Amino acid sequence: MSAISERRERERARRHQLIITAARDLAEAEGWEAVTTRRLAERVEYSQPVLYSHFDGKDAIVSAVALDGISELAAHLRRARQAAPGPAHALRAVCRAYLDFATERPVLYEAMFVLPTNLKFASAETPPPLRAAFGEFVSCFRPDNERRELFAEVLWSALHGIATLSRSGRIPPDGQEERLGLLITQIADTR
Amino acid sequence: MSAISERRERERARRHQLIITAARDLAEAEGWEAVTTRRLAERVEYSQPVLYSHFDGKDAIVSAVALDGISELAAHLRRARQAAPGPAHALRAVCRAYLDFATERPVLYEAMFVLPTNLKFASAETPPPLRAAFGEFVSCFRPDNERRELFAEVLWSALHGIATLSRSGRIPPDGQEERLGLLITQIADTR
DNA sequence: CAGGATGTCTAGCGTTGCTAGGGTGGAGTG
DNA sequence: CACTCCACCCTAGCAACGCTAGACATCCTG
Repeated sequence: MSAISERRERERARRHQLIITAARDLAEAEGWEAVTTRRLAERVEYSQPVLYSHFDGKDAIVSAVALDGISELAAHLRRARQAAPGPAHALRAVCRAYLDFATERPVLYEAMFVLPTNLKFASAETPPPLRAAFGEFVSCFRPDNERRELFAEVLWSALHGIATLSRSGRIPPDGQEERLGLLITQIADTR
Repeated sequence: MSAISERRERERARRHQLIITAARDLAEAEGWEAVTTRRLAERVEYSQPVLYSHFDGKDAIVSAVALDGISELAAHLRRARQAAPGPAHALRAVCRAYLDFATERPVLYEAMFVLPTNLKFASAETPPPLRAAFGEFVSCFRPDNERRELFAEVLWSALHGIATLSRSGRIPPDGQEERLGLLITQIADTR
């Protein structure tokens, strides 16, 4: 492997990331339906086929954006949990952080948890960021709770439902705080 | 209004419903991405523009299917609730019925609560079937519970999250029974 | 029976995701 | 230094998409 091919590999990796961030920027500016391979190619200043030399197709690009987003979410939840004054408050802090994330980055959230992606959840080859994010929910529950994972699944499901139903206007956009409060009180004591 | 124009109106209404059921059948057989205006037109044995004389566009057709589905869901939930041996058991019965519906008719469920539609939820002009379906959740809670609607929103959100996350493989497909059990126990006593 | 309205179809526009095939320029070799 | 070759990228195009304009036929009305 000569220095030249190494340089090319670096440039290629650079362009790979450029495509991902361009897709994300475009989606956050105009929504995922505006992210077409043509517009994306124009943004990165290459022709369409270049995209296909990096990704298997549009879904793979969305998946890459989603994975980045999940990493950010995991870090976001982690910060919230660690900033909480104690384990009892961590549950609420993490839940609020989750809903805030979904509200402030709705398009990113959509890629992560609504659109079809290639990401393998809950399996042997689940990428670390996914594990980390889910792990933050698990960490909200007592270590001696033998059903922590189950609690985490249901908690996550409830938050996801609240986020998506309010985002799509199927439940009123306001009232999130009350829903969060109710959810917490129903779970907190049996944490 | 002559008898002739009445007959035409009947035929037109008949064809209207034919389009809706054809769209639903096609979607349930091959998924919503297979429901194209061309294939749909072929199924109903009319040309594409005919679809547009009945509906404003593809979204409107999906919305019509969704509305039918919500009517069926409301009836399904209602039957489950009334068949329960008492109000205390109604909660579990309705929740199980909801998850069963989502599992057995995933494509219909997708149109109802995932895909973008024209349906107005939670507003003044909300269609009766939507109110009826949501009302079934409200009816699971004690009449003297002043926050019944809030409870219903959170319960629905949790069920919706469980249904969609498991459907898309983001939580394991099995374990639904345990999730349902946990959800019920967290809510039942403060019903 | 002519005239008009109603209804439906053919044809086509602009856009989509994706790909085949040609051309160019730099890397390696004699 | 010249030549070959290969890796890279672009132009051009395919089939399919949602949707629509305009021509054609069919039926009711005066």
